[in-house]
Amino acid sequence: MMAKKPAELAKAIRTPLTVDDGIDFSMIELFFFAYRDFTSDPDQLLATYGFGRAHHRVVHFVNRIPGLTVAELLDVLKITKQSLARVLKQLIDTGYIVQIQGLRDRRQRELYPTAKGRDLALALAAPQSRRIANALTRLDTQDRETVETFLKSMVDPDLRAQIEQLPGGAGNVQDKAVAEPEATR
Amino acid sequence: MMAKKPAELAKAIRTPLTVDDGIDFSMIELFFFAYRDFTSDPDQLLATYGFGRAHHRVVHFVNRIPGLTVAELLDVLKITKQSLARVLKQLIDTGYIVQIQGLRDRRQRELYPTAKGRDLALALAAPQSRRIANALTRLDTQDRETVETFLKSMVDPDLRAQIEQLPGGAGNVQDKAVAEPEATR
DNA sequence: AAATTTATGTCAGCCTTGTTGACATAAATT
DNA sequence: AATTTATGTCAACAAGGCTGACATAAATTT
Repeated sequence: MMAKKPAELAKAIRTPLTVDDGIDFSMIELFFFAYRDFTSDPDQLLATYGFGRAHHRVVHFVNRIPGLTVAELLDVLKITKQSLARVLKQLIDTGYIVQIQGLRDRRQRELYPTAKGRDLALALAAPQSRRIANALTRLDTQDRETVETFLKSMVDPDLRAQIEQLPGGAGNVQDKAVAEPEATR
Repeated sequence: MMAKKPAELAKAIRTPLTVDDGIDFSMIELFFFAYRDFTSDPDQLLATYGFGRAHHRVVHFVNRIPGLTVAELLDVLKITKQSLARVLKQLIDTGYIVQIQGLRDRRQRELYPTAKGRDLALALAAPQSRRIANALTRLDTQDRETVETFLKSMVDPDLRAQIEQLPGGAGNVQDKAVAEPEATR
């Protein structure tokens, strides 16, 4: 196993990559570890329900945008309908989400949370919100805006539109104008 | 298939969850979308190599901590050795990483990048670093510290130790002092 | 009215990346 | 000499992505 033909050994580099290589490793790693722990609380809770992260995302957005259609949800999540179908079916079968046939277009299925689904969404979001609030206590009030601006700038410009439409959301960082009221019927 | 029994419909909730429910949805969603796009650049690049995110993480940390052992890498990544084995074997077979038998303990396998592995790590990190730099241009210089403090506070306290050990990394946040550039040692 | 497109659902199979359990080997430690 | 440790490996399984193909109902176009 060990026997390596010395001939085929590529030379090992023994010096670490650092910020001197022109890369902001410090921030890259902070972002990686921060997100990993950010997802760990809901992950643990989900496991007790027999659900995974995919279920979390669906429950989250259906609660944030009740009545969105399957196609709209696919667009937010950027996954295929076959992928969505599996978790969505489970959530419907177990009573967390209901589908209602669209009024203006009866082909569409509008997705709504049930009371059970609402409770789950809140339970999943609570520890994440707590973690964020705790991290913000170390900062000045105006620093919250700094963090928001940073995170928002990390998002691809063309995808920022989606975020702005979310209710009571982070709205616009640069111009404080409000998003136009979606006729959520 | 389509036929819905009205009787079995749990009641649909039509109002969205908002910040009024006591949850910081704005930040939760910003963090979600920011991280999603943060990983999208390297993901695309990895696909051209036939690699995935798992390979990225291994290449990253082997380049940041050359000579770390398999056990140490497992501890950083928090995965099982069987999971690691698959991707590590591929990276070794394709010449991105080499193993060298430990000197003080010959059971250990120290992991090092090759020149090829170093190049890959840099290529993967470059777009992420660029994205971060771009996001930071919207902020004052001192705001960088705000963002660092925030991200670091998002990490579980007991896991923060790992971060501090990384070379040229984000030093200590709590003792705000700090981070004196490079005069150290 | 007929043909086509759209929104959704579903079947089948594949891939990556995580998991557990069991077992093997070499080297270090007791 | 016996045990423990670091690593590797085989086998099986699961979640959650993916693609391709096909079905149905409803809307839209011709």
